[in-house]
Amino acid sequence: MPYLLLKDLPRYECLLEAAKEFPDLDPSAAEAFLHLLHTGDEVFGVTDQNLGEHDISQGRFGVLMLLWRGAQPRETRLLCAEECLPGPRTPAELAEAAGVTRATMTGLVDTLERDGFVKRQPDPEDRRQMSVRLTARGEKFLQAFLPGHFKAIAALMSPLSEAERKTLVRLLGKIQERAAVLHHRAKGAALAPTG
Amino acid sequence: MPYLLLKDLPRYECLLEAAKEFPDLDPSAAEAFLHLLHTGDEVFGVTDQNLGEHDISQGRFGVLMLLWRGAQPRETRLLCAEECLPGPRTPAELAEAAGVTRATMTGLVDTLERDGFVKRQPDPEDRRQMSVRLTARGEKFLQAFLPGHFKAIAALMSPLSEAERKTLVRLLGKIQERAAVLHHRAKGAALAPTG
DNA sequence: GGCAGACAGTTAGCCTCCTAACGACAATTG
DNA sequence: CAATTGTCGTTAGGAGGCTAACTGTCTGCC
Repeated sequence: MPYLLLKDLPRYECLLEAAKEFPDLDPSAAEAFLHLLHTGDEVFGVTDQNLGEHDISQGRFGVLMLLWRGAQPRETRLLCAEECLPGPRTPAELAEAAGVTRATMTGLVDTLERDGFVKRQPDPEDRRQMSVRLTARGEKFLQAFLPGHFKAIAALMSPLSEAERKTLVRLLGKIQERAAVLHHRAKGAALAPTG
Repeated sequence: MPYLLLKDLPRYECLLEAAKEFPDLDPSAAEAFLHLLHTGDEVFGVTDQNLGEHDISQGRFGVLMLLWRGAQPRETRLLCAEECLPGPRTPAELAEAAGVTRATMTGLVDTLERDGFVKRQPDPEDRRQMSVRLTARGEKFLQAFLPGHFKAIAALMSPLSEAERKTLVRLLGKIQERAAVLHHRAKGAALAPTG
C-alpha cells in the first residue's frame, strides 16, 4: 500500500473547527478529498492482496495486461485505445502507456523476464530498440488470474447500484478533468513562471 | 505517483466486449474501479506536486500533521480522533496512526530529524520508548505550507457542488466499508483457510 | 529475586518508483 | 559524407514502502 494515509479520517466537525483558523480550508472539499484518497487506497489494497497471492505486483500486472492486449485477437482485447492498434511492444511504448519512466520499465521487464512471463528480443530494424513479448507462461498466468481479479472488482463494487456507479464515474470524471488542468498548469508554471 | 496505472482507461465498449469472454467481468464495476484508482492517482499527483515544491514527501507530511495535532490547542486541532487525545508521540503510535509499519516510521523520522523538522528524545519513564516532537522549524513549515495545500484541495473539488460532494462521500463510504470487509476476510482466510 | 514473554525501536535486505547520466544507434542537416 | 541532435535501453543512486530478525527494556508470574 503506497500512500501514507491516516487510518482514521478526521471527523467533519473537526474540519469545521480547523476552518476557523485556516480560511483556505474548505471542509466539504477536504472531506471529499480525504475520502477519495482513503477509498482508493483501500481498494488498491484489496487488489494488491489478490495479486500478492500470485506473487505478482501491480506494476508487473500492468505490463502483462499491456502486452496481452496485442497478443489477443481484436474482439477480445481489454485495452483498445484509439483504433485498437497492436499493443505497445518496446519498453519505451510500454512505459508511456503505463505512465512510468523508461528506467522503471527496464526494472519491471527485468523481473518479468527473470520469472519467465516475458521475453526480450532485439529489433532487427532498429538496433536501439527491443521487442518485448508475452511468453506462453505469461499468457497462461493471465488466463488463470483474471477471473479471480474480475470477481474481486465486482465484489468491491457490489454495494453500489448501476445508477450509483454511473453517478460515481460522473463525479470522479469531473475531478479528474480538474486535476489534469491543475497538473498541467503547475508544470507549465514551472517552466514559465511569469506567463 | 505510486501506482502503475494506465494513462488511457479502456472504453466502456471494450469492457463490454471483454465481458463476453470473461463472464466474471462486470463492466460497470470495472469502469467504476478503474476511474476510482485513476482519479485517486491524479488527485494524489496534484498534492504531491505541491509537496514536492517544498521538498517534502507525502509520508513526511503525514507525520508532521500527526505531530502537529498534539502541539496545537484543542480547538484548532485538525486531527482529533476519539476525544481529542494528545496526538501520538512515540514512533509506534505514529506508525499505527499513519498506517505504516514501525520500521517505515523509523525511516521517516530519520529523514525528518535530519532535515530539522522533528526531534527525538528518550522517554525517561520507559527507556524502550522515544518521544518525537515537532521543532519550531517543523511548525513554521506547516503554518506556511497548509494554506496553499488547502487551496489546492479546494480547487480540486471546485467542480463539485456541495450536494455532489456529499453524494461522492456517501458512495465512497459504501466501497470503503466493503473493501474493509474483503481485506479482513482475506487476511483471516490466510490464517485459517478451512474455517 | 529471577526468568519467560511481550513490546519499542532499529537494522538488514528486498521491491518499486524516481532522476540523471551514459553508450549505442538513428535521423537530420550542413 | 560528417557532425549534430535526438532516441532507446540501461545503469547508478536515492527515497519510501515491506518483512524478518535483533537488541534492549519492561511486565508478570513463580
